[in-house]
Amino acid sequence: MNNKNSNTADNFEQVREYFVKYLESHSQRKTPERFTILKEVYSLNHHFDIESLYIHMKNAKYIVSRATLYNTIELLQKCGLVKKHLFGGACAQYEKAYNYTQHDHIVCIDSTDVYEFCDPRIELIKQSLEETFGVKIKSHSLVFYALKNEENNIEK
Amino acid sequence: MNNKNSNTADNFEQVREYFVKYLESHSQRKTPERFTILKEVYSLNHHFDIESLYIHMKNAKYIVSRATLYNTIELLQKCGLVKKHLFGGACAQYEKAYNYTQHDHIVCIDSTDVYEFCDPRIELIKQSLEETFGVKIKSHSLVFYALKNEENNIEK
DNA sequence: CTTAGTGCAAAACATTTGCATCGGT
DNA sequence: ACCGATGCAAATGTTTTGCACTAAG
Repeated sequence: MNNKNSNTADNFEQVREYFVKYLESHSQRKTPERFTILKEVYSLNHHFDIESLYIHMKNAKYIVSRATLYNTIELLQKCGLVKKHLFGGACAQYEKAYNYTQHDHIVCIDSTDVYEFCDPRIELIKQSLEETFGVKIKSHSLVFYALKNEENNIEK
Repeated sequence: MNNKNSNTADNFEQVREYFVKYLESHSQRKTPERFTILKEVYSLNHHFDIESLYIHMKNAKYIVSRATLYNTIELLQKCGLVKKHLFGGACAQYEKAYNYTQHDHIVCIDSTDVYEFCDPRIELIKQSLEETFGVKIKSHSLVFYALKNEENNIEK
């Protein structure tokens, strides 16, 4: 039950402390909204978009505006507590990222499933590219689009 | 001057023929708009978005609507003559894809440059994943985000 | 007390859709 | 002639912005 994405209460305390330190060191205010959003984000064990986070928080009776959600999610990205993904749908997907173990995604095109994997060869490719192109790679995005069921492999 | 992305007139004839065959075999109409758009797309040697294609065609005195551009670009994707990329900006980027040699991208975050590369290890990763997850991978997207100039590596 | 952060609504933006018309077949 | 494709404008859905108000420092 304790997979790599779950966050126990203990472990959330670490996240909160990390966030507090980031806010303090960047002279940003420690508003209750920011902590509430952080907590909600870390209660979600799957990818989510802003709208579903908004709904989720509304249902939990929190008063929060979409504007603040967008602002705070960006802040959380900057401090490394949230990672954003563009899987090709209408809106961006997010996931919590504390103690983030580098992983990439397989997005099923015949279901809503998203698998995660980690392959060390990515790092090797990155190193090759840095040498070849003389650049400094800061991040990457790798998504494989796959069919779970071969019988869905129909040409339209 | 003849890089893998350039398309000479000769080679465009092949593209046009390929498109004609696709349209005929799929009972789609051979409208002049479709051929004009195909030609314009193939005259562009870089990634482009719909709006810039629209402006480009307006400047060239073509009468075309955005709706038709979106429709036709989707058609061109379906027949494999155009590939769509999500690099993280506001809108999707496209590129011509006839005789497409599989390649991925390095997007510079401190300039507008985009490099292309091809690494055989991607294919190996794909095969591993298909075995591990029991899925059939249909496509992928790999983008590295990089700095060209290390001095731009400032934390804000 | 200062001003960053908030909520709300309006705006901005890319993309999609509805519909009358046009023109391939 | 039929009906798929087009152009235009309106609609949509996501994200951003302007602004008055609130509250953190």
